[in-house]
Amino acid sequence: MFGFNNISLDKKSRFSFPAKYRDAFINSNENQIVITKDPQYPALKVYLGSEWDQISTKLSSLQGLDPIVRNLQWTILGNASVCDFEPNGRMQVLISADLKKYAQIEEANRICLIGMGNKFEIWNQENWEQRQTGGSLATEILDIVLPESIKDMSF
Amino acid sequence: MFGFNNISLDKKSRFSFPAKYRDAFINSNENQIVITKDPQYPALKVYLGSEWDQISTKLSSLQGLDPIVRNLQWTILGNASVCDFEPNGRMQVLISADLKKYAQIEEANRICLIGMGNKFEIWNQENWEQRQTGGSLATEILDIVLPESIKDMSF
DNA sequence: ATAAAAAAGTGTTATAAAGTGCGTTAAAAG
DNA sequence: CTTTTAACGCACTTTATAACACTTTTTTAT
Repeated sequence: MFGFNNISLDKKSRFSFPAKYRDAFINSNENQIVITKDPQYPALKVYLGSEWDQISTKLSSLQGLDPIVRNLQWTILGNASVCDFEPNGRMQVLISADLKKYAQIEEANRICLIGMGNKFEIWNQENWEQRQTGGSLATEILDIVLPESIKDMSF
Repeated sequence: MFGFNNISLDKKSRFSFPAKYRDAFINSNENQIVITKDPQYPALKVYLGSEWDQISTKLSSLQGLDPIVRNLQWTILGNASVCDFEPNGRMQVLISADLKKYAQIEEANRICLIGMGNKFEIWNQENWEQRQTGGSLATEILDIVLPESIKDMSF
């Protein structure tokens, strides 16, 4: 599931996945979608239920007394919103107020949904454009030194 | 059970778990919840009864002559509050005055309840926001050198 | 030690806000 | 022109919370 989509949020902050992804969702047999914070950028990550199960299981088993691990657990697990999802229906999902705030899409009713294969990203349009044209964002967190336990994970 | 929740305490310091977690509680067949201190941060940990049984059994069996282990035992075991819990009812839990004080939520009637998979954390809102935006808190204890016996435990 | 008062804890109800479902209209694609 | 898709609007349902009443426990004073 790839590609860029500019889509709208309704008054209750819901959006629908574009119809072109329907077959893929049906084939992967998903009935849950998980939205959470991106740990590096002011953006959201959208995982399929099965993918999320793997990531969350791994991440929550790590040693939480390590501050970097704890931070990742907070960000990724502690902000995850699990949504029921019907591949045969409207494929509609709600974005919570907190997540909207984090991705700076509080005011806007338009978002960018970026298909990255087995996951999606959600961006505020301006942030996305800046990022794509090489500009850097104030809230970026770079140079994280990762502990061994998570070096092999990809979020 | 994941995600961020900003919820209110009533005048008697009770809160209800958000309804979205009801199914998970019912499925895991829990009728007890344990609240205790977080050993590193001014926050509280909330465990399911079954999870608590495992953690407390393991932790209390460790060699208490090691000062770090002893401290963890004091903090986690010595402050645990076991609460009856009805997954089919109001899913309501009382926070004791001691625990409120520890998490600095004495005055407030709002708390942050963070779902971290098989456990929750409870934070004073300001502390949580500081932590999430990179600020550090006075009462933090970092750089704990863990004895072998607990390196594989996650609290 | 006992009774009264205060505090702490439990349970119920009412209401506003948040979330959900679904039909209709508008826009885009074939 | 027909069909599909996206966006919008509205009604309904669920949820969160504040207010209230009642019970139990603890404290205080006699």
